[in-house]
Amino acid sequence: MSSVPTATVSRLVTYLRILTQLEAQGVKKTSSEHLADEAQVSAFQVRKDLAYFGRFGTRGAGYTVPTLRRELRRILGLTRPWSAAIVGVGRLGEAILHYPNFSDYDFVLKGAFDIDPNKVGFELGGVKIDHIDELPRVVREKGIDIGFITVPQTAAQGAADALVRAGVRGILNFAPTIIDVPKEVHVEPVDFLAGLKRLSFYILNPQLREELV
Amino acid sequence: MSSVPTATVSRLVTYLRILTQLEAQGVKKTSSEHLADEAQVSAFQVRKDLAYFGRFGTRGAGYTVPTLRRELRRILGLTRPWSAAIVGVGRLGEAILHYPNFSDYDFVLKGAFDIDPNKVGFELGGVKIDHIDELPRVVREKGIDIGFITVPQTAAQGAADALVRAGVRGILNFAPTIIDVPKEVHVEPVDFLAGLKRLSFYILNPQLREELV
DNA sequence: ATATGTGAATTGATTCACAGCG
DNA sequence: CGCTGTGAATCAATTCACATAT
Repeated sequence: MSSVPTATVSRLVTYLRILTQLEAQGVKKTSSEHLADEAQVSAFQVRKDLAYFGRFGTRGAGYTVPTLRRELRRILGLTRPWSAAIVGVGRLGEAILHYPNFSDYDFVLKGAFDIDPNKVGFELGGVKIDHIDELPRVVREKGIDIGFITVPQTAAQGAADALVRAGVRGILNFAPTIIDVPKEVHVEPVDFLAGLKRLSFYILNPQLREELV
Repeated sequence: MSSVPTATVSRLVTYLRILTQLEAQGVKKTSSEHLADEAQVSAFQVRKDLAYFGRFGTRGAGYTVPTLRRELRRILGLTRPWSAAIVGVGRLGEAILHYPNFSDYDFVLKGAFDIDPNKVGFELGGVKIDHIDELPRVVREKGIDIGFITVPQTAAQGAADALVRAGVRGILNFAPTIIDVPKEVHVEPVDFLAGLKRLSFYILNPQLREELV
């Protein structure tokens, strides 16, 4: 298990979502082919992705939905809830603070920070907004693992630096810029402007798009 | 030019952002090495990515910032403004409707749709909210190219179907689910819950992360 | 009979080394 | 002489075919 393609990790997340839907529908068994159809990949790919982590099926019979779902949750580290905090309570930050049933998704929002004195002290979505200067203390006291960056582009690197100094282990970066962090901190970008620009390219160059079958 | 890696398209977007910042700072010249540092990739990679589309530099001297920026904007199709509409005016939809200076980003939001009669008829961020039944007419009349899906997961496929029937050419999908569209329509996912789950995996398995140079 | 699991083959992307040009 | 541009080599990911287990 020396290395796993990043694309495999993304697909595991997709398979887990499909399995969660199947379980909610009361479906008990599935197959690599069915998962592949739903995830828009090949059945080979599903089996190879799972093979990086072990054997989860029964030959001739397929996969048991609750079992495979549990295994994927374990592999992805979603058995305990992670603690998260949000830096930047603008409109996007507010939208995330109000995201319904966050804990259903294995994450708990425990902190929110902003630099604007008009926002500090208020509560949104059950979370108190602290001044950014309080970040180190709150992150330590509440055991925050993950920081969300929802500040403007120009403030993103500063927010990342503050989160790293306070000891978070991962950052979800909504700002449209690349941030620099030490190698032991992982960053996942969530950049809709970049997505829009890729869309522009592929609309103009449909022949350069990868096949979806 | 039979095929271009999707990773290359993502990196072109990053290079363009860096060039835009350099131009705003009045910097006139740059190099593959400088761009590589900023984008957190190798200089080989920058030159190879650009080589898919032509020759844009001067040997021995590097790249002229405004020239390369203009070329990348042309390659990505960002010379004209694209028309976009948003389906689902919840908190996330509102956050996007208020996104400052959208037109600076080569996109113009011309329409917004919701199913809630309490929202229809109001205006947000200068855009009138129409009932979703009006989508086909408005998309045609306003020449909408791109649809944003910001509805709940269960409504995402229906929203996609409506957009496709109305003739959009691309979809930016913020809903945490895979949507099915005909192959001539391109979809870019913007899925922060998936990003969070990847983060969980990489925090637990730091040794499985790809090297960042 | 059927669908998984996996080494081998293929395809694709990145890295390299240096030729080419200013 | 310096930095780009690019074929060749390496490395990685996907696809395939089939052996394997139930």
